[in-house]
Amino acid sequence: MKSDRQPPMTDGKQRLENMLEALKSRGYRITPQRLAILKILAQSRGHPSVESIHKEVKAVFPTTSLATIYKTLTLLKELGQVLELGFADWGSRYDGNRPYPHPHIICTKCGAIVDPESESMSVMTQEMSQASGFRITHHRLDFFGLCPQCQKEE
Amino acid sequence: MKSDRQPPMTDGKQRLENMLEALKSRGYRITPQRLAILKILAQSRGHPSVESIHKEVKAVFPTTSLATIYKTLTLLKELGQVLELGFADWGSRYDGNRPYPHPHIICTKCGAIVDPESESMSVMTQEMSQASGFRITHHRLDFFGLCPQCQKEE
DNA sequence: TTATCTCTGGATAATAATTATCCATAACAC
DNA sequence: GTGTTATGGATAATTATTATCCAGAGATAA
Repeated sequence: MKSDRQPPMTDGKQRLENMLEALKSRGYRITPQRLAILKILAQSRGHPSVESIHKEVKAVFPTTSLATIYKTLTLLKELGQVLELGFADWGSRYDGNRPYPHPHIICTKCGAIVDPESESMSVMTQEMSQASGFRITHHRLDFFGLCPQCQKEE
Repeated sequence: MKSDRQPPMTDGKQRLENMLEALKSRGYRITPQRLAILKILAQSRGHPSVESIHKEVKAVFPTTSLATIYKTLTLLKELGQVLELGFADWGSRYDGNRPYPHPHIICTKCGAIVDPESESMSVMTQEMSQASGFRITHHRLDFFGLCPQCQKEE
């Protein structure tokens, strides 16, 4: 598990503004550490782990604690500004670009995570809701396999 | 999180036979503890947790260790005889009736998990594979919301 | 600018699900 | 039955995440 490769991208600058606004408007302080974390989340086209965020932030603020990363991520989750991809076996990965449910494709060899385009989920959600009687609030869709790079290296 | 409710059902007896055969044919021993676990998995229309399986088995073999449950589940996973639904926050749940990828609907209040009917995933998998270049091996699709029962109790 | 008050960061301990270890014993082939 | 070896049980270890505690930074108003 090393790197992420990713195709398009939403506007990272805009996302940073949104995140900052979400914090400010609710009275949360914009500290240097938080700002650093927000930037990483807003810019990254990959889906960083807690560890990788921590490493990046420490490059600028060497005393930064892991707890600070967790606290900020928890806060952003509550504000709906980041999507958490929790895995039972490896640690969680985070998506700050598209903080709403959407499909992911995950390479089981290198850990790369990419966001494919898709519109069919809303239709499917409708069907599921009708068939089951559940009031569906969100979903999670992951595809697993080998990315093109790892296929070559086989 | 208390109970599971479930509609149809595959043939539990047949599933038990399949599981037993999978173990025997590869030289694994059929111990009383294993048999008890297999029966629970094959019959349960819900999606039992490690704890609930442990509790059930202990009713018959009081000295059964949690480790035994984990070992057997790991073995069955390797043999493709059980589907593990791992969650990052709560513990894992297991599906012994349909040990292949399929959608689940999960009640975020009571923890019930049901299996809706669905055929559309194979088509979607095709699309994903073509769009991303990944060689997709499996997937995971969860819908979250409130089950009919928990909606009433709101 | 300074005083005040509260939020936040850092260090560390605690938690909880799962996995690893070790050895006596039960399962199965012969 | 007997011998070989996988398995079960008890328990320690692991690992990601959360909780705790307090000094100090950030905001606010005078």
